[in-house]
Amino acid sequence: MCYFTNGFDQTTVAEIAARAGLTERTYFRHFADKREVLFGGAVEFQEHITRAVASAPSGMGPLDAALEGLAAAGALLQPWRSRAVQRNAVVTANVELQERELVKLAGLALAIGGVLRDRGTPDAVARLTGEVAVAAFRTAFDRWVHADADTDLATLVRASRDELEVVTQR
Amino acid sequence: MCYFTNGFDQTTVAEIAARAGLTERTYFRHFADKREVLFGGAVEFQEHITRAVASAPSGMGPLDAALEGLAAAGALLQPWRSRAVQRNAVVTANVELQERELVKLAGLALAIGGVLRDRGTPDAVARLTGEVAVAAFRTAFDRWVHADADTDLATLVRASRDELEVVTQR
DNA sequence: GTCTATAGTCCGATAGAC
DNA sequence: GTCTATCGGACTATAGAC
Repeated sequence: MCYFTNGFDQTTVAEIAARAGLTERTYFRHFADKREVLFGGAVEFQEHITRAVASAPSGMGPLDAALEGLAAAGALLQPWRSRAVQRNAVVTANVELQERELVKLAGLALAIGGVLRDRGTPDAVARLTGEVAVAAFRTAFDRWVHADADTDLATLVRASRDELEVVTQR
Repeated sequence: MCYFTNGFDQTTVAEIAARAGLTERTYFRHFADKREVLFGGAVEFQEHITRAVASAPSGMGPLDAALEGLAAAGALLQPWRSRAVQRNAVVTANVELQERELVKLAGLALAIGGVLRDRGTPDAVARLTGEVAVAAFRTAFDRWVHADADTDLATLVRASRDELEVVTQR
């Protein structure tokens, strides 16, 4: 994270690997490519969210289920805020990293959509809901990293949910 | 588009350039990188949309303004459906191209958010609306390329807008 | 247009854990 | 013996510098 003070693409894979006490070759055994170092816990993160969405009360509507799952993930992230802010700075400074991040988030939206479908929501609506929920999370996250340190991410996610209702009214 | 029958990354830049009667070096003079060939009219496309959003009736709510702009772009795309389907097949077959596409769409969401802000919507709400509108467009586009040839993209965009209202209700 | 660095792949060698 | 992890060299394509 803080390793990339000279910029991400000014840092070679060999340097990154050396930091971890590995050679360049061994690095590529553990990570698919250079960017992937910054997306370490992504799989576990997504699994945590989908589990939370799946275990939402059955009476809860799909969007609320999705956003409660994301709020739970937000609570999980809260203690790591300063890390998240640092990492975010690296990612926003580099388009290639943003590309990777957006793919991960698109995958998350798809996964949430799948869980909602399994929960009984019609497929088309489920997918749209997944996308919208992740969009709301993204804006909440963006506000979180720019807010002061004691602002709660889960609270911001729920605030975005409230805004969604207002925004979509005719 | 249809050039990539062997897969996108099985095709070298030299081959792509040769197709256009250029050398590899000249290719990089016109396009930022290999992937950018598939995103030719992206700037004009975005400008068309933002203009449409900006010229929406002032009484219209932000989400409706955004989605009417995107529906207008959909109408523009309609005659090119078969091309769009081909291109979509190439893009969905390649993660790197999806990455690029998502960045372009994120830029579009940001631009739409900016127009909505200029139109008087509070900044935070405007950004969220931009994201949600693009999410709705994405799902509409996805349905479009999988539907039969005479299905109208603009109609699907408006259908997604209706679904948004249902989905966000508590 | 040439020249070069870096990312990423393929093949193989080695060494420790069990 | 097998399985798994580290490492090395050679190689191609992308992309940037000049």
